[in-house]
Amino acid sequence: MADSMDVVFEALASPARRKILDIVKDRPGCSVKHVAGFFEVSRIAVMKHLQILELADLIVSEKDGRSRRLFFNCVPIQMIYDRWTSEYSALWASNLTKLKYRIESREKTHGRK
Amino acid sequence: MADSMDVVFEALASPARRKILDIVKDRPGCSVKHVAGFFEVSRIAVMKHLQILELADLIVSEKDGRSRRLFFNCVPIQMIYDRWTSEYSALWASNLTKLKYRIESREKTHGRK
DNA sequence: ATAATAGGTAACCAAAAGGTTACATATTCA
DNA sequence: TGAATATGTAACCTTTTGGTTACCTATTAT
Repeated sequence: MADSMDVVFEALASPARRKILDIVKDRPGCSVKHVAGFFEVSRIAVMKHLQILELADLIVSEKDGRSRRLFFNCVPIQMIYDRWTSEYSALWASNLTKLKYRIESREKTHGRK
Repeated sequence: MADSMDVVFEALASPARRKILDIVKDRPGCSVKHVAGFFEVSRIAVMKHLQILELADLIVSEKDGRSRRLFFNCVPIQMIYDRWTSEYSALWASNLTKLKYRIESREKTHGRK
């Protein structure tokens, strides 16, 4: 269950890959070259990131002539969102509960100073 | 902006660290030893994970005698949630938009075949 | 006081991540 | 056809990550 999302978490862990997601989201159907244009590292490095993103299903692609069209897929993010919200939904009920939670926790523990 | 959350994304990338979050969430104020009890790796390895989680502010702790009390802090996750929801809020408006999005993207691109 | 307990630090090591260059393939354009 | 373009693959290298053992420090319990 959590294991099936490992690749998604890992994919999102890299700033470069998050940047790629933003780029592709911003221009659906763009090419690898277009994405690589935003980076100073080699096109190969960018392609490796794209492979990881495709493995996590955060990017889907299709060949179109000599280029490849890239599309952002938010479904895995939605799944993570659902995972966290179901596990931590009580905490997220309001913006205030996050503070309440810590206060209550510490009260229970007769913490010394 | 995205940079300030790098440590959080990186911290969440590890299944072991997500497991630690669940353990600590489940027993607020628990000790390092308690957490380590759930793992087969050494206590030192677990402590390194805890350090990363503390750096990301996902875990806060306080010394209590010879032991250390650990607390889960969901604020950084809330921040990520806000980041994604603000950036991708249009996609998350309903559970259906994620499909709609891909369809529209592909329509725009006169894809062959 | 001294044993046992809980945690912290240092030095080291293997595997994985992220990058490179070089080369190969397939498609379009002139 | 032949050159330019866009992507794909292979081999390799360096740094980071995640783990280990050994030892040190502080606190509690007998």
